Amino acid sequence: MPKDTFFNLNEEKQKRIFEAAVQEFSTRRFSDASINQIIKNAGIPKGSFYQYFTDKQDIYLYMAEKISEEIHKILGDQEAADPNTSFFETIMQRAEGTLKVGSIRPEYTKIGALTVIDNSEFMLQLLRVSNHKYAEIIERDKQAGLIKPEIDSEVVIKMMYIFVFNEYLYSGLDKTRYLQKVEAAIQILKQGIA
Amino acid sequence: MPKDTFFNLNEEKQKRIFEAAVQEFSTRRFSDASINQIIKNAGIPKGSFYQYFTDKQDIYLYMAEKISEEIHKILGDQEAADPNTSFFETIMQRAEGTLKVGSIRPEYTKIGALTVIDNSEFMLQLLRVSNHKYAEIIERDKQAGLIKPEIDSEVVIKMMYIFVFNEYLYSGLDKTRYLQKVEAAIQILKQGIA
DNA sequence: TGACAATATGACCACGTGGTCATATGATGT
DNA sequence: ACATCATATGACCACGTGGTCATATTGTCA
Repeated sequence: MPKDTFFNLNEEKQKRIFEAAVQEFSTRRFSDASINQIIKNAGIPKGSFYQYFTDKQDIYLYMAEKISEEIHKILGDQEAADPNTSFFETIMQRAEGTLKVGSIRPEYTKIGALTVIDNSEFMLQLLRVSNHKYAEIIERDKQAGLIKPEIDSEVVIKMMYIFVFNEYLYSGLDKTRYLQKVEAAIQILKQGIA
Repeated sequence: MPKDTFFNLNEEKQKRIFEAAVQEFSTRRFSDASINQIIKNAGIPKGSFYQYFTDKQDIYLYMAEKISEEIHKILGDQEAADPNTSFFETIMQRAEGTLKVGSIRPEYTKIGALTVIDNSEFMLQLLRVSNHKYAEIIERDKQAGLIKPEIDSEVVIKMMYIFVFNEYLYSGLDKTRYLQKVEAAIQILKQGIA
């Protein structure tokens, strides 16, 4: 959590700092990102940064939180948590959501992709939280008879999750390609390749 | 390619430097690895390093080449290129090979895993080469009717390749778990989960 | 022995990092 | 007008990085 001094700043300055963080964390993965770069982008002195945040994790988490809020606004009803959405649908919705967010704020999806790629302890922890949600969905699908009960959900999530984000990095701006690849991956997961 | 001065060194010193590189590159991914650390491990002065190698890539490629030779020796007949080995068998063999190599020289497999995780341009290039081999195998399997012809091989490789190495990092020393997970992944690929 | 080339060496450079701290500035209440 | 307190600021620190270079050491051949 940023310190009080940060929240006492006027909106404009808070925004500037937030954007500077987005700029940096969407370019380099967390462990490579540089505070010096952030303050340069934001146009604030070094000392001020530490007046506002305790360290790199602090500003990262703040940024992530704000982004998360914004994404929920962008996606709105589209992701309205229908408790009956299957794993496959969830993944597909997620990919479409990624594209939608990406068309408005491409940096946000880049941040997501870099998170998956990074393998620092801090990032792994964040990933575990989100993986947990998918595990629940898969379990529910097993109950519903949509997914074979003997399937190892951990494996499925890893194969899919890593893929979806990695592919986004490679596909870049080519949206059609991206959706095609994700769809192909889902099809493979569903039916197998043999 | 290392310079002549390196190959003029006596075996013992060459070995020491090689081991120092292994030690470093098995601990940190390429972009994070430090030349300073390597020379410290090897017990050679900074100047000497640049007398032997042009830069970090130079020593990395040299090390990779030597490791590759050694692995071929370790695996020997086990990987005797039977041109009829299917994609699934290849992956499984590969996983078993990884374990075998890992039990003798765990550092080598760690280097492999870190390579996959790194996403620097240099590393991506190396990956492309190895991916190409898998693509060929899949195409052959399609011809043989083992794999559905409409499958996007690129997607399959990505899902599998990333998974196999990533899982190795997580499973750590637990060999049984590793083989189980890989087998589960193959099963999923084969039959699908729906 | 002397001369010359190959090699060894570590001090040094410029740069970048995360983080600290003494001081300057500005706002607020008396 | 004054004192107090929150905030702003950038010089500075210790450390790490990749890379260079003048000098010292060694080996080789005449």
